[in-house]
Amino acid sequence: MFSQTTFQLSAAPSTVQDPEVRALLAQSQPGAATFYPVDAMIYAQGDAAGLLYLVEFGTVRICQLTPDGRRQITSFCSAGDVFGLEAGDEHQFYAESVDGVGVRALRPTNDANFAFRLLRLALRRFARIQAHLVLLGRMTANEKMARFILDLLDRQDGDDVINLAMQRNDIADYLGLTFETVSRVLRLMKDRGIVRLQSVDRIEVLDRGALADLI
Amino acid sequence: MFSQTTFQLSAAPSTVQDPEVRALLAQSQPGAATFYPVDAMIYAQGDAAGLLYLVEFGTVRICQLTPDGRRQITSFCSAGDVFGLEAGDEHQFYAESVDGVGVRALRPTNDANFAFRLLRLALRRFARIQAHLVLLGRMTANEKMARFILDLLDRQDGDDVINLAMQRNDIADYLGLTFETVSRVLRLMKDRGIVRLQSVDRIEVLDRGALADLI
DNA sequence: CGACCAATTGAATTGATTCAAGGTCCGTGG
DNA sequence: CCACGGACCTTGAATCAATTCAATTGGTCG
Repeated sequence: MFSQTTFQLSAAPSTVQDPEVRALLAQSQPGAATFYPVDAMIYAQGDAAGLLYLVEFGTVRICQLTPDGRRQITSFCSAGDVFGLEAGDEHQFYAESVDGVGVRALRPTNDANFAFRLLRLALRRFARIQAHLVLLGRMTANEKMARFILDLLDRQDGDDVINLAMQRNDIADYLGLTFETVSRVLRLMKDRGIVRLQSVDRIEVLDRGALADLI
Repeated sequence: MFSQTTFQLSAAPSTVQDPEVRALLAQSQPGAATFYPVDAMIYAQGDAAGLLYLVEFGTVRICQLTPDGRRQITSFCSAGDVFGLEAGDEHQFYAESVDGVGVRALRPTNDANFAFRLLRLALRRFARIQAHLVLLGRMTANEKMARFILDLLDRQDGDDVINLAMQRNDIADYLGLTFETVSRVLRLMKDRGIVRLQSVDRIEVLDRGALADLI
């Protein structure tokens, strides 16, 4: 339903650092990149699965809903991440763009080598998801937010300023909280001098150690 | 440290129904089965990874700890399940026997076909874990227990009586609750006539519909 | 400027936990 | 065979972390 708002980008080769993903890219038949504006559906629950998607820029959220509409975001994917891998031939989750997102579809080949690479990819993703189980099941709101911010810091190198692509609601649905709680925890961190909120979507981390101590 | 308490079982071929796992078994070099008594360590966090393990009988728990000792059980594996697949060359999680467990180690071959099968296996496991994220992040205690019991029912066919291999504490650490809460929810279900607690480890499900309605 | 959506903040509520006291079950040893 | 001890489970009461509800503020765009 959102597809009319998407359009093709140039098919220029992307610049991916991750050697694992580079190899994957080389062995698949990458299509042209597609642009999705804010909050566009990339694939829905029940859609035919099979394609892989490489994020060129922007952030994608992978979500799941309970019957009564509560949402759990299982992961955020940003530049260089690959998503869309699923067990069956139907997507059990749905993927949406958080901000403006460039995505390149990859068609898996039957190359035997390819399965190895996919397996590696799946296992890495697996490990991340599994770590998220501990966060959801056994961490407090403060710990969840601290972990979230530290993870964002790890993804980008060097800089201590985080540009949040997602809004409070998304963070809440990722961490198993409400958006009010997310807001309150950020305030607590601000009050303790751990972060500075440059703007609503810019967090400057002043004290990584204190963040780590929250966990 | 528990290895002295384990011993080899006969190397008789196991009877696995799942065709996926059967194929995997056929293509690997299955070792002899090993028996682990209650609460034995199968592998620890940091142990060298690489082997796969097929559960012959009994129940295994896959766990992770927070630095301060809170535990999250990421999954229970019972007869026919394969576990031990990991991203790196070190186990990031640890596996223990819940009750008396028979486990057969599989050594993955370099067969190209094997990667496909492993991939399938990883993706199925992936889907299950991802469903667990919703449970941990967005469900109430009642919903969590209802889901847990329904899942146990699905695994066994026909019978409405569940034999719990694990104790309250394990269930709690799997569902992100305390063991007291697990106990209280069971009582609530009993009071509503949804289940009958034949004994501490035998739950008779009287009303599946009511269970489903709790979710 | 006004409208709208997101974010913040406060107050009241609640679901689950923590703490504490019993109860049940089971294996062991007198 | 029964009493005892210990581990697990249940139950109650008090507490608390997070949510819900409600109001306000802030930011953005036409």
